[in-house]
Amino acid sequence: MRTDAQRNYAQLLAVAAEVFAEHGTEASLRDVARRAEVGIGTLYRHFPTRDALLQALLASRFDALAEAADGDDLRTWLHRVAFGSAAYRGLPASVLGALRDETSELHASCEAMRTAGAGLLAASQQAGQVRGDVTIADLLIAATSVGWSAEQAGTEGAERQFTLLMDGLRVNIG
Amino acid sequence: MRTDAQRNYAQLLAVAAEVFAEHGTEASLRDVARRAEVGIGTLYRHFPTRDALLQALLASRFDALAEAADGDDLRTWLHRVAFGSAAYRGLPASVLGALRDETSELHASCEAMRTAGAGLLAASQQAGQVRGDVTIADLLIAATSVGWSAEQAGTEGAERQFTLLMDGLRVNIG
DNA sequence: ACCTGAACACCGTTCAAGT
DNA sequence: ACCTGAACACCGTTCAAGT
Repeated sequence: MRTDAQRNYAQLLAVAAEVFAEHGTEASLRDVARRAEVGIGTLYRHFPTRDALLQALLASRFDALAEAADGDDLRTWLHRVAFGSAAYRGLPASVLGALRDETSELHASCEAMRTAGAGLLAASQQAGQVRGDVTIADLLIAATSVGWSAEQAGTEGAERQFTLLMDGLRVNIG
Repeated sequence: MRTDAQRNYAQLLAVAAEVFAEHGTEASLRDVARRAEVGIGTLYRHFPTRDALLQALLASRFDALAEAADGDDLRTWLHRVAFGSAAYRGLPASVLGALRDETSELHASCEAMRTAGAGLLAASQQAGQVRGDVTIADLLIAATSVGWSAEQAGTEGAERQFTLLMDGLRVNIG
């Protein structure tokens, strides 16, 4: 990659993170290009779709979560997933989307994170702390849901929802 | 209201329900006006904002939920709230928004539905079936969250999340 | 190789002109 | 009273022209 292209790529990514934080994942891409001081065509050359841009931003997030699993307990890790996914308005939907889309370029990062979480879950289940019929998919849906609530209803409500979720995982039914 | 105005109002509402069902709550309002065979200015005259249109659609929904509480048990009613709010993409956010916005013209309908739900909750708590520290606000956040999951991850995952939620309500901790 | 911006087809919203 | 659509300022996306 040419050095100017490299600069533009990095700049676009940094600016996109800012703009999405301000206006959500539906923010104007033209605005991103403007603030990055780059022609709109350059944005499209590097990121052919809005999803491509979002995925580039999500990748590092997933990697960080995969790493964090080594050291967190299940509750701490799920909390990270939930409230981390609420970084931009609309992000929880993208996170869940990436988890479900197997054709995504992100799928490797997704899988790493998912298996890391599955490890924490299995340990908690073996220790008898979490009901046995819950899957990692269940937990990721529940956690991103809490992220959505944080966006919509504020942190307090979402924290209560998270606590309710964690308490609920302890029942032994299934 | 003039009879042509009345016709237009009703037509716009009916078409909006269709278009939102197809394309979500962010669907093109111009498209709504076109399909309703009405000038775009007429749409804006009847519904000055997209939210006004959404609110008109939500009102009957809330009223129906308030009525349904008389006859449902808590689980059935919450299921209705959760999956009913997933009727259009983006609707769970509007439902939660309407519940939180006290200045909304919808607030009367909201309150009616909320108190109806609160009655079901209180009964379940007195019967010892639901933990005592859960509030109706908690349940409405949780239920609309499930609606969001249904949009994002499909019905199966959302149903599992709903079951997990209902099971979790039975723990006696608080 | 890469960058640029004009061009196209849309959109939300307003408001003068009509009946 | 109400309806209409042109007008404005935006947007996403593509692609010929430039370096």
